[in-house]
Amino acid sequence: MKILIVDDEKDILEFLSYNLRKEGYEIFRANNGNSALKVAKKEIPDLIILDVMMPEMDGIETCEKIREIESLDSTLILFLTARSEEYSELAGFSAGADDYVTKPIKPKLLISRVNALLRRKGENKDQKLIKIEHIEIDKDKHLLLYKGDSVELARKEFNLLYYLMTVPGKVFTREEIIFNVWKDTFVGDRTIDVHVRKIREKLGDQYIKTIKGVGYKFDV
Amino acid sequence: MKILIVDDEKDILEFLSYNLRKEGYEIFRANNGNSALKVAKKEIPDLIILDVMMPEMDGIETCEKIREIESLDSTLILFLTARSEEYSELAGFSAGADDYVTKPIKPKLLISRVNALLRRKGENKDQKLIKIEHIEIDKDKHLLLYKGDSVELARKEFNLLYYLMTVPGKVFTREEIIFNVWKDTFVGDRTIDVHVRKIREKLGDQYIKTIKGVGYKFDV
DNA sequence: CTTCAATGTTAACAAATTGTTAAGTGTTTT
DNA sequence: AAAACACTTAACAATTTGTTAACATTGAAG
Repeated sequence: MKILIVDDEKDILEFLSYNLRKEGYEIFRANNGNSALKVAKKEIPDLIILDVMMPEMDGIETCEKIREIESLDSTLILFLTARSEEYSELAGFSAGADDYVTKPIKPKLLISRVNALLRRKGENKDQKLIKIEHIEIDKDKHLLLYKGDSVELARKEFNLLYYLMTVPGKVFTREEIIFNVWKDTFVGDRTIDVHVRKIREKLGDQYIKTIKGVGYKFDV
Repeated sequence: MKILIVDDEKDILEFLSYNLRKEGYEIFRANNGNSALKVAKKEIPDLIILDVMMPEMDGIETCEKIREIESLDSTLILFLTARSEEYSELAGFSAGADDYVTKPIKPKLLISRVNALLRRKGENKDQKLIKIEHIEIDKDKHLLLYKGDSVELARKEFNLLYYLMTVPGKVFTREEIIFNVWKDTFVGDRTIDVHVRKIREKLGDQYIKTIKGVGYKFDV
């Protein structure tokens, strides 16, 4: 796994290189945004660790530029931010960052975050595309095809349908649905019905079946 | 059911203990990863609630260590994470977590998640698909096939038939049936008869046999 | 072959569950 | 700033399911 570290302070560059190399990663370095872009294009690293505070082009800007490069589509970006720079969390995520770590850097924490990120990257290859009869659903692309035509679903509708399709035929209880699709917000029971109705409107009534007293299932 | 709560903040430990004890769980505590491992090995809890952010050994690491202990094979793990630590969701799952809840902790939500997890753990033991001669019953899919054709049963009918089929040939007394299918609601004796009749209507008379003075059995 | 408690049957009613609409709220796009 | 969209909910309608009462039938003991 290749990691590109970008920071204008030589000490930090040195410190991170040492620690991450010890973990078995192949390390590349850059001390400014422009040089980072060059190296990244050439090496296609798996992860780029970006200092937010840098002269000329800062981390956010560099991140946005990186995200425009197609070949770096699957490259992860981790920000280093001073604790006080609260802005960076949100700005960073919206610029396309995958994680951030605050300075001063605790090596153990950083390494566990890096390991976690890269492990997740390795595992992300699992099935995100389900095809059942005329219906294809692609989670990554947020795309639903019905008989070859694209059908637009809102996010919740999409997630709900996708969840039901993960195990076709299995009845999911309302509890399971809320648990898995709504994660940690409480919503009323009618909310699920409404979303089901909207999916049925767009896809036809026959696919999502109601098992009264039990739940819903996707079935052909 | 035993729950081990692991957090370095005493307040949270106290808060969770109080709330979960109120639900009737037996609570154990640890304030760091190492002590958690010790207690877990000794008590074999059903669920471990782990704070992700802890000094020394963080939640992810602790989780990984727990997963290496064979006696804790069937122990569930739930993570507590700050909302911003987005990495932890996936990293946590890949480390072997079963669920996670974000801080700040809403007690109601946490309790409902804990209850759901533990209930599911209890339920997962029984067999879900039974096939006898021409009759197949699949609890997950809430599906009854008679000679390959789907037969629609209402919830109580389904549960009753499923219950009788768990031990084909065994005569279940009315008392057993009420206890297992109706759980804790009291119903009159005729109620069972009516449901049996409805099943017989849909499946034929020959499968559920009446043993007068004793009860009912499923038999081919 | 009676007798009679246990079980079967039916239909009416009650309860539970889901469907639908519209409206309020918050968010994103134009 | 306005418009469009997404999400949730309340209120009510529609539907299905569950229960019971009332009466009929059954079958084993005597």
